[in-house]
Amino acid sequence: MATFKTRAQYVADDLRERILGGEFKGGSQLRQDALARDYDVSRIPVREALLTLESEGLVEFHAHRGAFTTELSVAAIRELFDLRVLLETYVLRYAIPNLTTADLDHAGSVLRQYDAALDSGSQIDNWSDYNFAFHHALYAPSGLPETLAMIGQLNTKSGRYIRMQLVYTREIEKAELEHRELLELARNGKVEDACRLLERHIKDAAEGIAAVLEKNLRSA
Amino acid sequence: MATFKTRAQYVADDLRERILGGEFKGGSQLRQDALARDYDVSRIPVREALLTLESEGLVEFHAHRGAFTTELSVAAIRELFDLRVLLETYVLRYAIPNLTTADLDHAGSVLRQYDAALDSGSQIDNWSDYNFAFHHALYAPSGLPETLAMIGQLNTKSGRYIRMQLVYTREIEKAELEHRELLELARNGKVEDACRLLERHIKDAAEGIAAVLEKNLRSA
DNA sequence: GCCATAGGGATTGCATACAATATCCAGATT
DNA sequence: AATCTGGATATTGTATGCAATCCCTATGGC
Repeated sequence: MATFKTRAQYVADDLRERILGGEFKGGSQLRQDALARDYDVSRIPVREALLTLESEGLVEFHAHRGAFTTELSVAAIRELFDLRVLLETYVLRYAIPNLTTADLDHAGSVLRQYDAALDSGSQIDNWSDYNFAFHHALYAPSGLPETLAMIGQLNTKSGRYIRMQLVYTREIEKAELEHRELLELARNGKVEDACRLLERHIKDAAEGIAAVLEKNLRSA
Repeated sequence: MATFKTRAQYVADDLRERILGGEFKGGSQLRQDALARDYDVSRIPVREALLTLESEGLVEFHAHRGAFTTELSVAAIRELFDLRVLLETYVLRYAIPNLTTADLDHAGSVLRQYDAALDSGSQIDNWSDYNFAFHHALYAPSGLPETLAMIGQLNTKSGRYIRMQLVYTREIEKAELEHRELLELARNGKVEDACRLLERHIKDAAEGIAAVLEKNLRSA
């Protein structure tokens, strides 16, 4: 069952990280030839990787002109975060009654890892993964894999902006406190309180990002 | 503007129709070589088309074994339809207050076209498109393009089963009546009634599909 | 001076050809 | 008899090279 990974998948994974990490600003062109040299592969797996990223909403193809990183409007970002509120509170409602002590322990350990990473001053790249891992740990017991997949899509598509907001506003600590609170509410089966907190948690992030984007727009 | 369509896109569009139309039953292998001969292209655009369909959830790649059409479990189908209820009532709430007379006329004309197609005894292939066109006409004024895109994804992914249910249960006429009723409620701004009807409309379809699938399972 | 337009250059999109991997089945081994 | 091994075969995954398309610029007409 060797987890064989094609070169196309490897390129897609790495390129996704680079895009989400902010290496390519919105609208920049991704030339197949250059990427092929970067990864020391031919243009075929690069094309396939770009197609995958297109389906994830991270790049756009313009016929015979190449792939460009997408640039989301403020309105689109708000919309994506509203969708996250809708879907994530939906799964959380299903998940909380199903939470086992093992699930709670797992979520707790993710939080501790995250603390450790924070204290050691490690990079933000990792934080985003931890953040998703924590949310996923809470949602997984919902037993709704299709819904979780859509939530994952939303996270990927908006991931670049989440990181940006964290860099600019340093709200990591606040998010961290909210995570602890959320876990506690989940542990005690307070479904409605947890959903309310989650909603605020997501909406606050959206407002933070919108504020940053609008400031950038004005200065540009 | 450029109506240029790559061969990969052409193959993807056609193959999607064939899969949704039921030409390939669940789990059947799609060999690149055979498809390439079918479409008189090389395997490269075929591979790209298959990747696109993979991202839409219609096929799955098994490394070095090729692409297979996906087979959704009954649970997955129920989950997808529950998601449709959640997202479609969500956009409908936003759309109804924004509906212009032009929007209503457009939705009405879609329904009339659909009637005409029904009377002329034309194929079901077209019905699915009309169905989606009608729903889309109602939802578009919501001004939520990202959400509409996700709804489109859900429709694609479950499309094969929707057609199957229609073939088996001949519920087209019932759906048609509900569409007319839905349009009337929307016209009169009855948001809550419209959402309730829409919810039942979608859930009934889901139950019909689940019934057919479970019967097939038992006979297999 | 401004718009249309043709040719050069750059980049993509695709066909061909080859390399890599999984499956299958025969034969050996316990 | 059941399981393991290994090579043959089928199919995918990728490299290379070429043709098609678009952008850009320069030139000509008004």
